[in-house]
Amino acid sequence: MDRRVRVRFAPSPTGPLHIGGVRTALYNYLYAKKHGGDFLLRIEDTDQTRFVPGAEEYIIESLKWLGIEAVEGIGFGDGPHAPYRQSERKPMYREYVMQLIANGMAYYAFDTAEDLEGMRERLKASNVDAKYDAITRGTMKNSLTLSEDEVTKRLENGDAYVVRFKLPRKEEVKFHDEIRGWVSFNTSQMDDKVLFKSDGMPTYHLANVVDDYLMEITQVIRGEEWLPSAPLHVLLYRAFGWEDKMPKFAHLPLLLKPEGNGKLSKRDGDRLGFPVFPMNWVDPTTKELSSGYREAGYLPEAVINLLAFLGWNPGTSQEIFSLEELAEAFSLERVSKSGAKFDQNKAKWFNQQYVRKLSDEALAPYLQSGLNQNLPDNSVNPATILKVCGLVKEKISFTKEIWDYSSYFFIAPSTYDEQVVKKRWNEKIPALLDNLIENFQNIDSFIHTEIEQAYHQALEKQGILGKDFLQLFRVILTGVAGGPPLFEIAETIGKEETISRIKYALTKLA
RNA sequence: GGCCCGUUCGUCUAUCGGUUAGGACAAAAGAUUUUCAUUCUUUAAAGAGGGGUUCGACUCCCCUACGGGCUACCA
Repeated sequence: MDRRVRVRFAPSPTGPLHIGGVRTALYNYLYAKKHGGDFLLRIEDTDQTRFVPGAEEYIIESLKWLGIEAVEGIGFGDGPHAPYRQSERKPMYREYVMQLIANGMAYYAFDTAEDLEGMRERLKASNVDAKYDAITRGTMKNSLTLSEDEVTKRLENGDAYVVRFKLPRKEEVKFHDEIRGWVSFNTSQMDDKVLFKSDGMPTYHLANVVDDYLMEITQVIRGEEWLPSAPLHVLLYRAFGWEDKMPKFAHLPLLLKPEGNGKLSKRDGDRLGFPVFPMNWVDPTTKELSSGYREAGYLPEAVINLLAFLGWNPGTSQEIFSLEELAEAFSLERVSKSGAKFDQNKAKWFNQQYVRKLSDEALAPYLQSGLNQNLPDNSVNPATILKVCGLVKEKISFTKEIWDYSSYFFIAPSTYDEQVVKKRWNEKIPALLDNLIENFQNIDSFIHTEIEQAYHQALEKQGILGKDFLQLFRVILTGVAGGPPLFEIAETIGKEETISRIKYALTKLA
């Protein structure tokens, strides 16, 4: 039982990676790191009809953006068990199904879609559970009911067939889930699942078991939606005689939508105003855009942190964790059983924590991009950009907000906060502004301490209290009522600009 | 419908039989800050219901209710 820990994240490329999937990937990654094991990425593309171009690339890019790096697998360099795309592993699955058929654990089934529908309707009419199972299989067209000759003939003819798993009629299947404890199912409630489809591809159930075995996976950590099919997988390991190599199972609680209940789904995000995808995604056919955390101004570290806490906690009061710290602290034991609702406020708070930790240099590119979008021909001094970043940093929660909170550093206001103007402007103000202009002209080194001094001198001379004017002054310089320390703003925009803004206000408001 | 899983403040959660049921986000109030934002202090806020087991249950068992997942030749 001291096999090297190997876990995998195995999404299917049917669209953008959902944030719940990202969390599953994260927990797998953390588990591997914690135990000095391997985390691999396997692409489960056995359903060719659901293939979506770009989805695989999206998955890889998302994981890379977040720092959830695999050691083997698609997009991360092949390892000893290549290929890691199930469509490329197609030939080997047939071998394993044949083994099952030879052992009498599986059988050919030739039923058409109409046959199946007929069976289901018949059973439903008599109020019985409609499923292909130990009882109904005797009435269907399969290698259990047809003669050997007939089966051979059909196979040679190239008739369409699937291979179904022959479930024991009534058997309790118990397994230990690392999160939920002992879970048991009875095969009488299950059906003879298709293992091998008529297009020659395996179903998820077969592929997942075969690959996990071949890739020496030791822990299967996946979403709760897989819990009902886990007993089938257990039975498959037994049927193959791989029980001693069977991985442990851990079924993660679901991510729920913030209001009401139910699984968080694609539509929820843009409706509720927060992303459910790591990055923007444009549907290749409908061109519909689904927004992502990256473009919404979230930092990858924050997304990791907030996702980690949706369904897990360290048992201490520490909340801010780097990926490395998470890997150190993580354990399946501390994963909760019940679903977690996504909390937008908490997500915002997490991001804010990380934005504040950012250096001015790290924040600068975000401001620069806002600058490029709004002032295409700008050539703002890098030192100024850094200075603005430093001043505005604690005001914002998302990187993309930085432009909105700092545009006035680069664009003089043309309108003013009306409430402040209405409350604070009076006939004494123009004289004060003239006085300010005069005082500012005389400052040699235009730094905030000097500016403040000159400011107070003017106020004193005009007999106006600082309290009554400062916010108006802020509005005159920036147009808005809130922001970083005002005299530092003046310093940053410089003497000429400061004076010019005062003059403009004089013409506009007097 | 059937099967399975779940249920502690609005939200994420702590508690692994004995606690004034703790923390965080959000909310409210106050203080600081020229403003906004910070920061600090404080307040309000929870064991779904009913039975057991036990000297003692949020914690263990059963039932009910509610929520969720699954029920395809999808993953």
